[in-house]
Order: sequence, then structure tokens, then C-alpha cells
Amino acid sequence: MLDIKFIRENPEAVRQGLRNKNAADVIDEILSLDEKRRSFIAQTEDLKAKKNQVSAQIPQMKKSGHDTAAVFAEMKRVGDEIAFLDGQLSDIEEKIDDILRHTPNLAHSSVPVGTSAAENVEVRRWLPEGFSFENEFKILDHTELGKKLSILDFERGTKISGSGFPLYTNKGATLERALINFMLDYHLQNHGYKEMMPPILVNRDSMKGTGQIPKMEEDMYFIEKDGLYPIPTAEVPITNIHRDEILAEKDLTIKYVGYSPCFRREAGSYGKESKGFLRVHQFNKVEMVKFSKPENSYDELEAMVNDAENILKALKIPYRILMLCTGDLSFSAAKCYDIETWSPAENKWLEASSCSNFEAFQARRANIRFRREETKKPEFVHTLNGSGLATSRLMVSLLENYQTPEGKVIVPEVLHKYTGFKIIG
RNA sequence: GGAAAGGUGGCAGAGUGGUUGAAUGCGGCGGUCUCGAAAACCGUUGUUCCGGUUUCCCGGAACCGGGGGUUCGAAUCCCCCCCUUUCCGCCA
Repeated sequence: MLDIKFIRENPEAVRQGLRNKNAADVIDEILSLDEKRRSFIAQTEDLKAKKNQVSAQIPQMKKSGHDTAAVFAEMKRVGDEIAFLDGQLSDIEEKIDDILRHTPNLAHSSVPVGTSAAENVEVRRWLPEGFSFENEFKILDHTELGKKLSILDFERGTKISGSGFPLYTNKGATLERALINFMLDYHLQNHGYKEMMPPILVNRDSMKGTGQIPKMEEDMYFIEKDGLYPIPTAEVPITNIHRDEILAEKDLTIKYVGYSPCFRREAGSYGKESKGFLRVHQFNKVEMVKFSKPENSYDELEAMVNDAENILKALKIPYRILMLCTGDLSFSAAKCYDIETWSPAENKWLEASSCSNFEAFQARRANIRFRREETKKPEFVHTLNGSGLATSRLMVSLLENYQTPEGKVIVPEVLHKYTGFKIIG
């Protein structure tokens, strides 16, 4: 959520920012509602002050035998007027809140202006030693390979749940688990995160807090009976750990990492890139979340991208880093890097991670603050999160890049102690 | 699923329909004392919004789980909802 005060003081900058993000211009509407709001507040508070003043005198009036009938009648009238004005005021506030909740975050000044993914900027790429984009043999894609090696069974996954719910079998299941454990351990041991294992069903307040609701509601599963949402990412429960809290400055930056399955309806995206793992309703992800002081958040973002990259370097999987342009940034993000891994069978890059700085956008929604020692005042923290990483796309790149001409898969060395085997097939 | 109890400030815990933002204790902050520390004593202690001065200083409003209601006036009475705890049942 954007800060209404900031909008009030910088309307033209915000207007331009919304335009850059391909968002509707709601500035004039907000400003006029805000003005109305303040005028109603002034009126109703005047009346309340009067009411309080009179109320304070009533006990004495009663004691001294003063006739209170006239005063009561007058105060009754004032009370009705307050109720009426308060009603109007809350209508206005609801409207403002609704608009703000549907208004996206603004991009940071370092983000390139652009309208679509085509204008994202490649920042750097990393290729393992001896890597070549030319394939020496016919690379089987992950669905063919999964079937051949009995490690992935998309047909039975579909039988059990529906399309987009993968079944990992045999060494495929073990490899998946190994990846998750490896990534968690790596972040814990080398990057200073604390591990969290959060609930994967969350309430509506949590979904609002991180910004999935109201804008993305259609993409979320929902368990109506209990009012709970299966999480689309561990970002939701982990960021909400500190909802409605005031953190100590000395504890920042707080760094959490956690594994969770992720559930996405992916409404309306059938047919496109939907083969095998490329677009699924359930997948596994290790997620990094940070709560930082505003002045540190952009350094923390760079560090987080490096943390995710280190996983890929350790696995020796080719990747590139994209800085998303303003038009491709997600609703809540101020700046975002995507990490894409190479798929030789698809002959393209696949998004395996996304690391974002939300600045105070989520913190304002979720009311996550810290108390600065110097000023003693609470301030909103900046929140960041990034996948470190999502296993499904990573698995595609891994199976394809580690393929042998015989159609076997070599297990990356760093995973050996987790899998207990060195080759599949 | 059945039964009961309860939700008050950072925490613990009082609270009679009327100057109650709210007793008291702990914690925190500042001070006295001390070579220093502890103890003791004194003082202080939330958040948000509006307005003014233009900054944390003054004035005002709101906040005792959430939402309605009664009343001149609600933390206190009534209704609905949410949550927590305990016991019983069921169960990975």
C-alpha cells in the first residue's frame, strides 16, 4: 500500500510512477477523497470535543441538583450528528482504502522504464566451465526423461489430483528432497538465515498483508469451509510472522529461510508453457525473507540475489540475472531480479527465482514496524523476499543439463550426501 | 464434535456506567547515591489520526479482540462474530 501522505505531497511523481507500472491513474480521485475525509474529520472531532466537555460536567450538575433535561436533549442531538458524520467518514475511508489496496507499488529509480518483459535488462550471466549452448546429442526434455527413468509421473499425478500436480517417483522423489535439504542447509550455513517452517494454510489477513489479496484473489486456492488459503509462496506466512509487531532496531536485518509447498490456480494460463513442470499448481520452494531498515534494503536485495546465485553455482547450473523493467514488476515490488536457468531441451531460459524489494509496501499493509533508537519512533521496515529457489524449474534445468548421451542423469556432486546415489538410470 | 472459562497498555494483572489512557506490579528510559556496579529512592513511559507551530512542541480526536445496539455518557450493560485456554471425545 502506498502512503497517502506521500501521495498528497508528491502527486505528480506518483502519477508518473503509476504510469510507468502500467497502472490506472487514481491520483485525482484519491486527492479529492482525502480532502473530503479531512474536512469530515474536522467537523466530527469538533462535535466530539464538545460532547466530551459537557459529559465531564454532568456528574457535578447532578450533584448540585441542576436540571439536566435540556442538556441531555441537546447532547442527544449532537450525538446523532456525530453518528451521521462518522458514517459518511467511514464510507470515504473505505473508498480510499479500497483504491489504495488496488494500487501497485512504485518502482525504484534504478529500475528501467518499460512496458513489457521484452524490456527487462540482462544484468549478468554465469555458465559452468565447459558449458556450451550447442548440444552434442539430442537432449530429452524433462517429461520424456522423467518417464524413461521412472522418476516423474505426470499422468498419475493428474489421476490423483488433476493436471499440474506432479508425482515424483523413486529417485525423482529423493532428488527433489535432496535439493530442498541442500538449499536450506546452504542458506543456513553460508548466508546467515534462520530456518522457519510455517503453516501452509493462512487466513485472509495474512494474504492481505503481503498483497496477494485483493488483486490476485483469482489465482489463489481457497478453502471456504474454514476461510483459509493454501499459500502461493512461503513469502506469505513468513512475512506475516511479524505482522502487527514493532521490532527492535538491533534485531534488523532479520533473515528467514523456509521450505514450503506452493499452490497456484494459474487461472487462464492453460496451454501456454504448461508441459510437465513448466506450469504447475503445486510445487516446492525454498524462500528467503528479510526485514530490513529502509536505508539497507537495496544492499540486502543485492545480497539476496547473490545468495540465490550461490545455490546455482554450487549445483553448476547455467543461469542469467534479469532486472525487471517497470512494466513487468509485480504488484507489490519496487525492484525485482529474476534468475533464469538454462533449459537445453526447451532451448530457452526458465524463471527459477525472483528476488524483490517491496520497500514499505507490504510493511504498511501488514503493519510491520521497528523502533529506531535515535528517534524512539516506530517506522515501517522494508520487506524483501526471493526464491532460493523453486525446485520445479530448477529440476528441469538439472535433468537436462546433467543428462548423459545414454539418457542417464548425473547427480550434482553437492547433492550426493543428500541423495545417497550419484547417477540416475 | 461436546462442555466451561477468558480476551485490558511491552509483559503480568485490577477495574464501581460519569475528568479512566486506564490502579498496581514487572520491564524500559532518565536522575539521586557510588570509584564503579547492584540495591534503594525520585521522576518518566503506548499507538494512530486531525489541526497549529514546524518539527516530536502545543491543542483536539480515537483506540480496553472485531462489529452492531442501549444511554446525555460504555473497558464496564445487551446482541452477533472472531480468537485463545482448559476438560471430555475422536485422531496423525
